[in-house]
Amino acid sequence: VVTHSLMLWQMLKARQIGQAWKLFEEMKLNGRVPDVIAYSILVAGFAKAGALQEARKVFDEMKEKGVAPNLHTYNGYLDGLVKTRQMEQACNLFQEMQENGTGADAYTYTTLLDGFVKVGRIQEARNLYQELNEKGCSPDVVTYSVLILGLRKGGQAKKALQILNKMKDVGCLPSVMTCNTVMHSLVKAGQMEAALNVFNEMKAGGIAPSVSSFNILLKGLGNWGQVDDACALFEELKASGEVPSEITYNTLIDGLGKAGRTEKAAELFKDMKEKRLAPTRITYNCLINVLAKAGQTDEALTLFEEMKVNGFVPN
RNA sequence: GAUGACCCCCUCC
Repeated sequence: VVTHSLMLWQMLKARQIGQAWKLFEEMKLNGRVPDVIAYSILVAGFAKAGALQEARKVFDEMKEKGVAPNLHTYNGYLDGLVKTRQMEQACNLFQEMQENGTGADAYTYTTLLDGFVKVGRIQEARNLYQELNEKGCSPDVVTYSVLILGLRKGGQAKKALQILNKMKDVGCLPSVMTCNTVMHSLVKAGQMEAALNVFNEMKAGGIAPSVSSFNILLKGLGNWGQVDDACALFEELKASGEVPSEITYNTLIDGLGKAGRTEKAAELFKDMKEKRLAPTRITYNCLINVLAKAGQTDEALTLFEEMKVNGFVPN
């Protein structure tokens, strides 16, 4: 049974739903009796693959056969309901778990939280988060990340920062992406110092900033006209071993242009080409704007032609 | 041998 379970698990990870179903039938015909783990693998696997019907079937079958679903099984099925955005059903299942003594762990709460956050039911997500804490469940990295990523949409920079700080307090190491999300919110909210703070803390905490981290800050510094700081950060980026992307150049060119540093912007454009980074439509847009604003109409027109030659459609 | 997020984070208009 263990061997078969492993095979089922691998098939489901590869989303081979039909195959997994066949193997499951076969193993039963051969007289092997699936246990809780085997059933749970199937429920979770089908649920994750979006095959909720099969998950349901397996879930019912195990109950019929007298195999009691455990927390893993319920969590797997709950995930299926959440993935298909059936939040009412998910809540009912959660209720059932509490009533029949299965209980809930961090996985249960995080799965539900993720669902609420994804459908924009933030208040319910908050309540659930509170309940989780009251029940003495420890939120983990994933729980916190779900919250932070979920708060991304509504200008909730302060809140996101609070959660990030809490993560550090309890010793959860946030991922680079989670940090980036928070920095992005802060930059959008105009909280540049706070964003830089996060950046410094992540470095101090041993989390290596990615190109995107730099890009986010470059954009923020550009917005505030702090182009010298932006250039310094650009140097730091190159020194860090990360490779500047087209987006890095676009962002910096745009920032420099807005600050009236036309020559420096043009210089970067050259630098970009030397690095064999292909300018994008956005690069051209930025630089043309810069040149036009500086009254360098001829240069702007030249660039406009170059843009069309390279197959970009001006907007 | 089994369960959760991100992995379509960043740039012009």
